[in-house]
Amino acid sequence: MFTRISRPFFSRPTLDVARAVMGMRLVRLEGETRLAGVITEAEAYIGESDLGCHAKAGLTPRTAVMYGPPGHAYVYFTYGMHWMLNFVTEAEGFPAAVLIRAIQPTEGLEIVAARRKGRPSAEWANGPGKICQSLGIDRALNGHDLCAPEAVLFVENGDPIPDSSVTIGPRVGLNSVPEPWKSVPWRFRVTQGIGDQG
DNA sequence: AGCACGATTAACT
DNA sequence: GTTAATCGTGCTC
Repeated sequence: MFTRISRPFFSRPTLDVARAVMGMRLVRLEGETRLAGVITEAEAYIGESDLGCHAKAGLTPRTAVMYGPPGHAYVYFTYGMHWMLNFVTEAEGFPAAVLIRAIQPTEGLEIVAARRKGRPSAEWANGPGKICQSLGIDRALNGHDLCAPEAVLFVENGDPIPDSSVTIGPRVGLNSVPEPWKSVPWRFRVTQGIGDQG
């Protein structure tokens, strides 16, 4: 069976967490309904010195969650219409997080399909905004404790993904971020076995 | 109070 | 390939 991931998992170097979540299940509970998918892409955002990370602005109302304890959700709004889901990592006081960029939906497919109406299944959750749309994640889940017994958003163990199936490369969407932060290889994605991204 | 811009997406040409 | 949509955030005045 699948076991829930507990806090020590997130209280580690962010790059380790970003790699380790490959193949794990992201689970969202909506009352009696369970929605879930296998994580196939993630990126690391690490500290105030990382100019691609929101924490470059220091401790603000928006970034406060990243400064808090690990194992919580950092959910933020961007481009006037999209929500993004992150897992807070590392020790409390150090601002870092893993952005979940893609999942392959495995449970609650009827609801996911309805929320992604008219689109092929391959495009249901192959982007950070699409994940939040399909799983019903928004501001209400910012700061949510992923490790609490009563959590409605959490992570479960999945089948481990071998290194041969994981591609590492630069993060996406940081077009105006200066080097080296724009190009550091802090993006991980499953390119064989699960998912359909190449 | 005003401003520029964004860890994106979908719909165009 | 380009671009509109759309608004919270952090910065400047």
